[in-house]
Amino acid sequence: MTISVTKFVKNCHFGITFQSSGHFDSAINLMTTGNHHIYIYKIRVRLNNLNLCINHIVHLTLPHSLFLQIDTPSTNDFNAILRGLASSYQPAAAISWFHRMLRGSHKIDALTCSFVLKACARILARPQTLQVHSQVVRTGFAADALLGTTLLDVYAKVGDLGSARKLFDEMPVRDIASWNALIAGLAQGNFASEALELFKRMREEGLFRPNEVTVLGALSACSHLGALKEGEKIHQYIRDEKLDMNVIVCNAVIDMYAKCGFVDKAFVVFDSVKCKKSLVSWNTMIMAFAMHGDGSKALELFEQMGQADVKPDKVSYLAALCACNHAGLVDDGMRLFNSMAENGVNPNKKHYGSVVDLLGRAGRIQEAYDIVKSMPMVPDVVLWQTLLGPCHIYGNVEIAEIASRKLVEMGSNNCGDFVLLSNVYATHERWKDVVRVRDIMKNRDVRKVPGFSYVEVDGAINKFFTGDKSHEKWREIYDKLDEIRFKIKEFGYVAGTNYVLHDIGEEEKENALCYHSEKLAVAFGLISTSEGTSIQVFKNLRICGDCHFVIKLISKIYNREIIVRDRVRFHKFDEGSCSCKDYW
DNA sequence: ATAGGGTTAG
Repeated sequence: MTISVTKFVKNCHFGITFQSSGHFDSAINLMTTGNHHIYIYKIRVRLNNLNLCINHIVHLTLPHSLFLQIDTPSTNDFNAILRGLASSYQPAAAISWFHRMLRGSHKIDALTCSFVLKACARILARPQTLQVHSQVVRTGFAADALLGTTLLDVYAKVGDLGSARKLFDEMPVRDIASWNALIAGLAQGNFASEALELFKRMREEGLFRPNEVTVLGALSACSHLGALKEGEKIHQYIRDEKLDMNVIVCNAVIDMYAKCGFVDKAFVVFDSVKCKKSLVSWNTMIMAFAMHGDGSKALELFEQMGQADVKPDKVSYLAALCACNHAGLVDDGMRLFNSMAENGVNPNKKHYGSVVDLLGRAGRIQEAYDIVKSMPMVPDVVLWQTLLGPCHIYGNVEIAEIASRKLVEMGSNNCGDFVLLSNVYATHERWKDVVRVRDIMKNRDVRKVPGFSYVEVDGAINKFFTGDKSHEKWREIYDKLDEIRFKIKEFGYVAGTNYVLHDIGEEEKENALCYHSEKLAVAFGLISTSEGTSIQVFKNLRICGDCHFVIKLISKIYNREIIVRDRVRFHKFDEGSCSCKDYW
């Protein structure tokens, strides 16, 4: 057997080929002999017509051993090892090599910084990013456009959007990648509306034409916001500019339509993509059906992907399981879960979480707890929360207490956890325990999560926080809420079904109706949209039982279709009923 | 010779 290894330079389709009979290692040795400069960029192995890209293997094993043989390593040699470590699985090692360079007064250049920054991004290390930044300023590389964009990107990835933005504003030279890095960074870092604004500014300034990467960032922002009008415009732009030959862009379009509440449109795009569908395309579409509660279509697609010779991965299974959860397909879900291992996908924590959720919602709480006990990994906060959730609905005090104790031990300061336990006690009229839980909350200074929701009206996105009065129409909105409260009282609704929750947020007591962000958004929708149009609300947290009930009533009284997307799925309220079978 | 921006996830 002959093995040939070709050394490629980035973006080149030709290179130097080294051949050896038998071993891969000897071919590699052949290639590096007499060449202490380790700048192997991309290596392809040709093995009986099979092309394998193995650059990461080389980075992992080769540079380190060879590096140690060099007596006086040059900056290039250091860069080579940093590059290898940063792009493999040893980012921390890359950072420590960088410090070794600084201590040993080795000369660093812009590339050195670029590679360490990549490592910082991988382990989300903000303090280290700051260190490198100051080094960059000290060495005078701050004017380097490429390095500037890398810094910007890393700041965004480690969650420091303020610094990323500042860097962008102060950049002497900006190119399309700088814009893209900030747009994508803002979109991913919970500043989706800022990302869209920047995208609009880029188009207005007209210095750069948005490319594939730009529209990905912008689409991702639309998905987060549920901004359909903006998303449609971007989709049109993509078609005009023929950017839809890129699968990744198509996937983002599918996801955008799905997250904006239009599964049908998502499916049309999925069904008619001109390029070859990727694994992610299938996963995105399955997840879309799952979010919309269409379990059978999701499972059908899951079957089809196997027939299309696309092997399901852990995300595919998660999406399919999620579909079962939202459609109440307990048996299908369990069958799927049990068949994972034999199909080469080992269930991870999220898969276990999904099954616990599935059994819990079906009222099989003991079985769910048995799964938690039997799983090979340590249950995390999310898992205990998943188990605690249904205990309230099915009144299982025993397991609720176990889960809550775990949550308290793990230092959870999430008000929702306490509220759930308190509600379990309340349904059993154990008032002393209710008071006890409330005291714990006070003593622990439990962090209240500020909920927020969006509603898009005429292409403009309106954001509401709980109890928000910053909106220009806030008086009208609160008047509308008063009217709603009056009308639903006539329907026999008593504010405070979820009285324990209201008691905890003191100011919310009587006026619980007014303070929830999604109710503000719905009220604004009633004011601002014409009759007959659907109101779409996007909520950052999970919609609670009380709100669910109230919105159902609003849809009935005002005869309006209201769609609320929370973190998990879509709830379509129409004529007083909701499409979802499950209920929190 | 070598560097920056990208989709799905209870």
